[in-house]
Amino acid sequence: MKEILTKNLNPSQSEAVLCTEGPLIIFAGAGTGKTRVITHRIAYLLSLGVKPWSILAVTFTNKAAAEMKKRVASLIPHSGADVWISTFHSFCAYFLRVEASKINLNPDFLIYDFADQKNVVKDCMKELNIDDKKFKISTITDKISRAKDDLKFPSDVAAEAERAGNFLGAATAKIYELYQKKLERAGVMDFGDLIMRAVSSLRKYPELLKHYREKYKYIMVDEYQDTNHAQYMLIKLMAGGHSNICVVGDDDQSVYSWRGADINNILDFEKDYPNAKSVKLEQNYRSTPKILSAATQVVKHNNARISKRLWTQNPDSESVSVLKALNENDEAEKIADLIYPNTYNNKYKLSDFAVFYRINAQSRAIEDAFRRFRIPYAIRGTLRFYDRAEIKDIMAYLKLIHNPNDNISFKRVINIPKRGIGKTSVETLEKFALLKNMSIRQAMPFAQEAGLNKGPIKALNSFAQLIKNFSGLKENNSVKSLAEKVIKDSGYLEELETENTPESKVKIENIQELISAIDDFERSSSNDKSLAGYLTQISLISDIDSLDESNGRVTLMTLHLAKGLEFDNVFICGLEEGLFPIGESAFNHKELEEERRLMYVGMTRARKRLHLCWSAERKIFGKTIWNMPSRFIAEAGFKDEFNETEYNQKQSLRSFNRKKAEIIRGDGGAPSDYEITKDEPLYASDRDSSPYKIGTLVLHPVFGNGKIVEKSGIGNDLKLVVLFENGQWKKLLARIAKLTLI
DNA sequence: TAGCCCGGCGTTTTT
DNA sequence: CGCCGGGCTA
Repeated sequence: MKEILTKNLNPSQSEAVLCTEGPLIIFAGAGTGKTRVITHRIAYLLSLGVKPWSILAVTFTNKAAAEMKKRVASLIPHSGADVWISTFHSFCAYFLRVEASKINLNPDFLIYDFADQKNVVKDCMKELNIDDKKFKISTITDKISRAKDDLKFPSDVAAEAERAGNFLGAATAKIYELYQKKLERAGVMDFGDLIMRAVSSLRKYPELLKHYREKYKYIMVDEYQDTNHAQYMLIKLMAGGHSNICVVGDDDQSVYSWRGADINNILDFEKDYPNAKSVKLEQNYRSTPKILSAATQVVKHNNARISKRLWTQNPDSESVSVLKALNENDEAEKIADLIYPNTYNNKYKLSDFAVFYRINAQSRAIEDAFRRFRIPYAIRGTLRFYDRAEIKDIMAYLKLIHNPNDNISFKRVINIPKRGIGKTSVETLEKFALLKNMSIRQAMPFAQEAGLNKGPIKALNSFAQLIKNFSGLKENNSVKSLAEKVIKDSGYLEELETENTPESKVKIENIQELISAIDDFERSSSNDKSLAGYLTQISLISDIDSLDESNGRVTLMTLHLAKGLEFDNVFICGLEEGLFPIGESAFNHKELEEERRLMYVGMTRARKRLHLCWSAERKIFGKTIWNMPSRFIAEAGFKDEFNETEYNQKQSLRSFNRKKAEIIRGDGGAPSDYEITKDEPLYASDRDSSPYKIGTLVLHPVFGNGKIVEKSGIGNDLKLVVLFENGQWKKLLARIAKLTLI
């Protein structure tokens, strides 16, 4: 076995594979064969006689989990398939369901997605009389999700808000509390709950923790840089006994902090597990040296990173270039010009090209140009199959059949197709239900008492009968035939057929696709074929459109979605200050570094050619803007694109406008803590006269030489984050730490 | 109740 | 520039 491994792997790869005991961190640079290492490591463990069911490997996406499973199974045909490889969320969902009785939980819970969450928050705000113009629903949803990522209960959020005198936080806490009650009452969990509940259960029940520590003797985590605090804690708890924990990741590819990911989990791993071994994978097998060097140069501008030296043996060629355009249409046409197959004498297929952009709105100009040039393209990630309205409608019917008390699903389908039950009727009934502490479904028989009109009452009764009939069918019918009955008996299909528009035809096709997906699900032997089993699986697998759609097409997508993929030819477009780095991120150290990592991710997707595109003028959201080329172009080594003097002029203008905007915005209302933290670096750097600036080199009596990489607060409260030569990080209070400037 | 119009708003979104 | 949600009217 060892021989096979070493034959397949380079020295650092095999070093990582052979290190099986104790904590191990693998820094896997872009294109360095990360998946190969993980799968070989699992195979090696199995070859040592480790039982497959005592290995746990967690990833973030179903795609990654499936890929890993496949590769492990092909490396070790007999037992490879028995290794538990799954996403964090499906692992936790499984855990919670299996242990439900021990942790006082109803195992029949369903999972709410983002749209459901927003609906619940909306209901909560209405109920609490909180104006949704004052606090945006998405802001609150986000705050609640972040709180769960951080393992914070409503009381924690409330206490924090109180301490900081923060209105938004206080509102969030109140809403969060009610939100949680509603979720519990409906017997559902959101994504954050899955992880948080698993962690709190392991904490609360020591014997359970002990059991899992013994069960999974070897734990591996992929994309560790993307873990949030709750996920970090979950792993830390489970690995607590044996410490056979292996994490793989790349701090330079951490681009999801806005979703709760904490880059410090990877940066601090060696602090967390003091006897940890660290292996760096630095040989890149993907890109040309020029691409690799350009990408490295960019990311080198970041301070918050572990230093590494990527190299490659790949042959070089003229592989990175800058494309300057007059406006967004010109940019798109120039890209189209370069892609047009004749340009490359059919050297490449269309699927060898990808266009990345920072925001989805940029795709329009590119799509228009591609249509004019007749270049087939596929956009990835805009609207997922399970996010389509017609699919969500049918799913809501199924969810309601599973759980009649699911108010969100109830409200979704009560008047779809139209049956004469309008907004006011539903609202009145809901208020009544709330008053009587019932679900809306339970309140239906009391429609008259609630004060509804005759018409709606009649419609309501027949709707109640409809759902009752469906519920009666759920025991003796497959999910597929249940779904078929739903679309027929509800009149949903009929309404679409009568509509008979191109749109309605597509919807019908999608519904047919859903039915066949359900059929596939039921034919696959390993699944729990109950309605609940199906609904859970769907909530956790909202897989993006089938892969073959990108065959024979150029791929268009956001930079975030590009992570993990690779293409021969890559265009990164919209490389302009204000768009990429986006918005005000250039004024915030942390945000700028994340933008830079995103740039790094985009660049390292390219195998053969990389085009960096920027446009002097751009119309976005109906407004024309004139931007400077992105600093990232200069950082990649194309200095002539970037005029420093001009940039500085614009920057001071920007910060001036920004402050002006704040003054205008200042309505004396509640200060939002979001804005305060965002503003901090700008104010701090503008106002304070302290000698501590970001980038300043300092000497600490204990830790030695270091560099200031972050600062917050002013005066006595000035806090500095210093990265020391030994790679350690310290957060220091400037007035206490005895720092000398060097 | 349903359909229309107007105004506000717009970064990224693995589960 | 387009989308979505809220409010108004038939």
